[in-house]
Amino acid sequence: MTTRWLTPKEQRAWRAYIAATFLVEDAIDRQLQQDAGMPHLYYSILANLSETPERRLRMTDLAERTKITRSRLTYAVGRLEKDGLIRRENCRWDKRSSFAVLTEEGMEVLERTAPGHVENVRSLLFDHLTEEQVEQLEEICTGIVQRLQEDERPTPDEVPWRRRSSPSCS
Amino acid sequence: MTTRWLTPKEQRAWRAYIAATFLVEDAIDRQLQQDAGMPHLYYSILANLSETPERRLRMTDLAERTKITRSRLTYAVGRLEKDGLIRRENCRWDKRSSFAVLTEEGMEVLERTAPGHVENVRSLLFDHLTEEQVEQLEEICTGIVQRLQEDERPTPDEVPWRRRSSPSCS
DNA sequence: CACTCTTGGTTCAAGTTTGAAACAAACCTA
DNA sequence: TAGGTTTGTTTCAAACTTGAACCAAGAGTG
Repeated sequence: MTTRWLTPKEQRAWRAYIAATFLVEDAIDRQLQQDAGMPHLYYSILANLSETPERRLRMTDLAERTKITRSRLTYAVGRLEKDGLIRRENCRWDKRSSFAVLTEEGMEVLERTAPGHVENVRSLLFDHLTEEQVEQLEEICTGIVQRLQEDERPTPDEVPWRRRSSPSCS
Repeated sequence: MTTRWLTPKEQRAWRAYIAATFLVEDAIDRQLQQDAGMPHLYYSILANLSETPERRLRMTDLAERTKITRSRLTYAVGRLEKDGLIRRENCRWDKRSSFAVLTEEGMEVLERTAPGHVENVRSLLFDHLTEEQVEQLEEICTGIVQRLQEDERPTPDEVPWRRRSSPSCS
């Protein structure tokens, strides 16, 4: 099978995509490291917890939400726990599972730093996009995510997939 | 000044964006680690060199192209050199500068692994996007990149910005 | 020329990520 | 219920990234 190389148009898109994602992640990381003392991923972990009814999530669910490996999460939660922003609790029903729980202090850090973060996201992205572009971006990205998740999902039928909607900006 | 939170639409876009970029980078990294024994960034370094007339680039220029810090690049080139895929050469005119040069072996690795990589990029991204979406994606991303680069550029007037076009997929 | 500033690059320690391996607790299933 | 598989999580070493500090070589200036 002979390779289907990228068309020039696709190449431009791919390169721009790579450059943009690198630069954005970098800018986000730097700002959060400055103002919250943690990289974006760690902030997202706190944010995800905060959006949950009890501000707690099983490790696996948290990993699923943040799109990272469990091992990476273990480390991250370890650090956040050391910082006092998260507490671990183990599940009474399933003794394998453990929960990450957002502490009061963690919530405070989040509330204190969220405005700066949102402002940054705006100035990096949304302040320069038209309404249509925001929609386009969402559509493109959700498409990608869906396909990528399908691959690894238990395949056909499945538990009535429990999805919750969520506020705020991770 | 009261925070301008993200609208629900913007939030959805932001979350989808984060999820997509994480998942894509991950998938790309895994495939390249498998088939080329290196993460995406390292592959990009080789790719960038290969697109250059003499297959060589000053460290700083290479860092600029790949959007990473010089220190990160130093490390990466160190490893690629150890692997024999890159050779360093120093510049005769400016004794501070050094070049990274793609070796013959490096070129071979690139040629051997490029098809698989492109196929992967296609299946992750382009096979599922319409022509319009490819254009939209490019437009959105180049916009972001331009703004982010302007900030750090020497500002007003500037050397007649030497940009070269380039083939292939990094 | 001396002085200062900038530029190109590396170094180093501390922090993070990766991926495979290890464990233990649930879950089958004959 | 014993035996085997899956699931939830951690561990560990090796690899990678970060950012500040450093060093040397060019540039600009009086």
